[in-house]
Amino acid sequence: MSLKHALLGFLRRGPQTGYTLKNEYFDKSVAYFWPADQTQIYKTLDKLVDDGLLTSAIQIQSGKPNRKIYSITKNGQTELENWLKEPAEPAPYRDSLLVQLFFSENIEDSQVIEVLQASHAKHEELLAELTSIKLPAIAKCSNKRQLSARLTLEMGLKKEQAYIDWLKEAIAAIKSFERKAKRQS
Amino acid sequence: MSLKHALLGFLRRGPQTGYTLKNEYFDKSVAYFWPADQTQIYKTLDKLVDDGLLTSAIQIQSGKPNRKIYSITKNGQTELENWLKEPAEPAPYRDSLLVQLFFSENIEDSQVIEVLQASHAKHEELLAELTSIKLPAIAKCSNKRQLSARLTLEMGLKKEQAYIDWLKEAIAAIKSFERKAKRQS
DNA sequence: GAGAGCATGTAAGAGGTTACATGATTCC
DNA sequence: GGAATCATGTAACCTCTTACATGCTCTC
Repeated sequence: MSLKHALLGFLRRGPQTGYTLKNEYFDKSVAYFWPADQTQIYKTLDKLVDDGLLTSAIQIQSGKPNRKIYSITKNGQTELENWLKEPAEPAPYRDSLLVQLFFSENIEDSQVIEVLQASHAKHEELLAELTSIKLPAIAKCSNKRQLSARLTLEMGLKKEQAYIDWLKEAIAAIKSFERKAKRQS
Repeated sequence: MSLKHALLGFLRRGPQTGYTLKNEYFDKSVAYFWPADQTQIYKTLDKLVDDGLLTSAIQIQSGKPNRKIYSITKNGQTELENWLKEPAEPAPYRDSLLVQLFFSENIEDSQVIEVLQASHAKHEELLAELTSIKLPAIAKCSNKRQLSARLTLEMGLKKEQAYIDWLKEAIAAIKSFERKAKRQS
């Protein structure tokens, strides 16, 4: 379970609340390769406390809701370190767009292309978002934290670029097949 | 839910049993972009019957267990067609290897590299599997079913290749960072 | 005699999503 | 006056995985 370990990973850097973990940490960095929603983060934090990997303390605030601050325990740190060294299976890949394309034989070409183009637009947006993230280039990273952040971002860029390239190719292939079919009819 | 629609998609081509759907159809084609295990396929087929999108009939066999043959209904066909035309959100991406890399700052380089190399080996295997699938090239496809199968396979190849390229880059970057750090100490 | 293939199923649980609730403060 | 921010939580649900069970036949 990676959510668990991502939480341990962030808390290894210092105590923090669920709210901040979600809005500042997850959504602004790992969300690209491990999105997590609020409910699940809170639930998992509770579980980690139950398991003795975290402790929590309440910080009273006036005017604002109280905060619940989580800290990693010794056990939490060993658990994290062990997990980080474990070779894992490749991530299962699930992409409904490919399912749609795979079974599209009875759908009109124009409609298939519309679906692909909608996806193209969304992936361009994603790519733009990732491109706007400013991190030092690989060769300019001055510590390991920076380097690994850069490398994961690099994967994001590569993946989106490959996806977009493929979408263009697919759209072109369908159009060209359509033209070929028309000539023959 | 794509599993549901993948099942409808296959059954749209003709009646079939859960067993065959799993072993011949899923595992040999869509598994790459929509893996599904046996239990879930059976459960989903049941649900589709409940919802009136499929019907089932039992075929008695001697010597072998009886088979339950599912057929798509009119409602099932419309449901499938509508779904195929619906633009969808980009697939959420979850990759625990990136989580591991992202939080690896306190792990020794050699161990991080081991994890990456293990992943590299697995992805080479995956790529080899996909490469062994024989399908006509894009320009040689003679019908839409072939073309869409080819295009989804093309995505698989592209994705695995990009992943492998990235892994090599990441490994090289970590090694080079390590050398730089040593020179400075 | 062991194991693979055929074929369907139950039960339990992990992981993730959706919808909703609370209540003060700050900003337009 | 309405929306956004801060901050935590409950309940119900969907999807997917793991472990296990049955029982006959065919092949090595």
